[in-house]
Amino acid sequence: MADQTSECSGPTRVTIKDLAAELGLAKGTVSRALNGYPDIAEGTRLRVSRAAERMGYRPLAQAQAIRTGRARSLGLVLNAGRSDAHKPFLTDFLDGISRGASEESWTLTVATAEDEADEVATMARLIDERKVDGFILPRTKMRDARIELCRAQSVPFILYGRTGDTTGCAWFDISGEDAMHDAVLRLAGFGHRRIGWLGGMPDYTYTHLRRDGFLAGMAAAGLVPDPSLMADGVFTVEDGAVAGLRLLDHPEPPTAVVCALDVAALGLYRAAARAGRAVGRDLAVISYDGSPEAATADPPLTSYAVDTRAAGRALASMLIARIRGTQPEDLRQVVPARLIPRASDRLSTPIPDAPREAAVPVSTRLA
Amino acid sequence: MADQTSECSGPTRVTIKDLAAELGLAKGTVSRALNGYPDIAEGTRLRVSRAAERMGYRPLAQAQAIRTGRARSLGLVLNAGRSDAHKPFLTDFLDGISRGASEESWTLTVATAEDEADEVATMARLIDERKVDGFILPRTKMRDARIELCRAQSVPFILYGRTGDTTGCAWFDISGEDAMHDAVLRLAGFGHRRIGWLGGMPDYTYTHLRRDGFLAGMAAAGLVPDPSLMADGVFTVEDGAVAGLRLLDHPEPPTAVVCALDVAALGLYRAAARAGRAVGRDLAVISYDGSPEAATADPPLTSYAVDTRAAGRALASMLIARIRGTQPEDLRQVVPARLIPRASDRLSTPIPDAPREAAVPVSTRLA
DNA sequence: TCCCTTGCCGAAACCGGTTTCGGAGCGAAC
DNA sequence: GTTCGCTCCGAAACCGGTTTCGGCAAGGGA
Repeated sequence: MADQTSECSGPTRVTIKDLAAELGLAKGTVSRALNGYPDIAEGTRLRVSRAAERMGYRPLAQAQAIRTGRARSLGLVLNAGRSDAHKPFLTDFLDGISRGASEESWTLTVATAEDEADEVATMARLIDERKVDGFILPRTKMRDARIELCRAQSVPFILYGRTGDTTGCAWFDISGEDAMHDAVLRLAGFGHRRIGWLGGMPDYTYTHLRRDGFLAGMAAAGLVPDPSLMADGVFTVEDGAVAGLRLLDHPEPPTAVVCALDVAALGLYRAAARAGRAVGRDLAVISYDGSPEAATADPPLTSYAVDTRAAGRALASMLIARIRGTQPEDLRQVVPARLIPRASDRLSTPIPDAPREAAVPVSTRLA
Repeated sequence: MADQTSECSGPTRVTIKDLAAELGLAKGTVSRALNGYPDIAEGTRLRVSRAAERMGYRPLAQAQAIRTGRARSLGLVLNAGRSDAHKPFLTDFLDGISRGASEESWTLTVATAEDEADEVATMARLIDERKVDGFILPRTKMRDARIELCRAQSVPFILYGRTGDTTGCAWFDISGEDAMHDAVLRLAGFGHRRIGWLGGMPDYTYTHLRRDGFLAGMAAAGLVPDPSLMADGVFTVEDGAVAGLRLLDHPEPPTAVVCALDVAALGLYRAAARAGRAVGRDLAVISYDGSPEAATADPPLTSYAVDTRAAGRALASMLIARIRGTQPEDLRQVVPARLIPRASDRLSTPIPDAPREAAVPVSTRLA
């Protein structure tokens, strides 16, 4: 009503009506030709698509949306509340999603929330206004309110991570459990027998998985995990420092520690410095995330890296497939993390309390 | 007339037609009532808006868009190419925008690009498909292709930063120049006379502004800047280490350094360690950004902090105002950064070559 | 009383697409 | 020569809103 300001006379969009007039066809025919309906002659289809190309016709997404119910937009609700371990990867993640989406001429709608209730409310609003056709749900929990919302509203979604109740769930994830399993075997292969554990944020699925992977790795290496060398809920540098100090103050301290997160490892570095232990010399550390800080740490931190950009891209195209009707059971993918070996897990001094001749992996059961 | 409850196969949205039927009005009337047209009786308007509230009516943004041309969506194109200093703030930034937008029931559409050409192409696509009504342009340059695109297409935009040609530009920015000016005066107040400079990324406007602020501060303090103590193009930790080493190797090294970016300061920390100088004891450092790393650095880094979340929020609401017709000249705001004094700029030893009685322009006294 | 405003609302066009329906044209089968 | 069926397209309804236009009724001045 009021404004009608400056922006007059943009280069007038070419609409489907213009196209139809140019071709001497009905606009319905043009629409069907463009959308690949079977009742259009091949020659006509070609003529139409060529003219569309030539005239630079781009269908208006909103106009399509009101009839088809598809906004051609992917939703992503970020939790901006607490300190969030995946912040440094956010740009890569967004980049991956954005590229995956724009390959199909879809777009990405981002919203933020400060807690779980807010997340659900925000998602509900986006659904209600039909702003998005589906959601990418990062950082999944074993029991996740967002998933329940999507299920209840029958809105398509894909998990970046896994969850407890998998009915109707599609997901893409990195196998943190395999990485942790592998990490233990690697350390055991170096001769370590007392291996500690710093786990991640509670609630999240990945925490359970990585922990399970650690335990499975210990079992596979023929080692018995010592509960007093295991700490959970370690997801900041400070947490890592505190928990690390506790481990190192142990009467029989670990010679190696597996961390579920790089930040925990970085905290452990601090603890080691305070406890007079030197990472990479008399304490081996392996971690998970592949964050940039790991590379510049001293000593450089061996870590299992996640290709967050690729994950974003995969999630986008999988979600689009899901929206287009692919069954969720056919959209489940777990890929391995990539080990980036650096200096933190190769000790320069002999491992204390580790018999030089110790047969390493599965065979002997020690102590 | 069977009423709609959320039942199987998708909760049926309540449309404007439903509302009209319920009220016994024409849907055009309902629309005008909701949109505040003057030709609707006050009583009717009330009745309508109450019913809309009660029935949970939410206009479908896409349907409105096709007539009004407004998608009620803000566009943000992120450059995911090179190492980007504002990555750590991205979550806050998105959160601010998202909140500012959702206060008015707008949404945020995010896309990424890897270089300037790609940015412009991505924006063109969003404009072309009318996915967004306007853009937030972060990290502006003195001469910025994105601004030229927006001007050429007459699509509303707002800068997070400033630029050379201000015609038609609205912006929100933090006064980096005032901060740097203030930093110099603060250091001069502590008695420093040889003050170095580590500037930021070239091309970007903020780099020029902060540099100008530094120089203005020097002038105001009655000091003559020494070009051999000034380095520019320092925007990674590595750059900072290299440039810092050069400064500290100077025959007459600076006793204090002002940095345009926290990362540069962190690099300077490394250089100082290597050069046998101790930040906070015999080298004062002040920086700009207020990044979390600054707080945990050793010694904690004095820095001018930017409230990125508030900036995002302001940008969102200003852009919406711009889209609604407010003139760009009325949407220009520059707010000060906030000094977070920590240990890095208060030396514990006397400043070499600095007469104790040095006259300083401001009234600050050493305790 | 008549006419002219003015306030308020209904009806319908419109936005740019999609989808349904029906029918023209044409070749083949009976 | 019909009839049938198939291919291919036009016409129109539709989606959920907005905006224009016109007209009815009440009110006021002559």
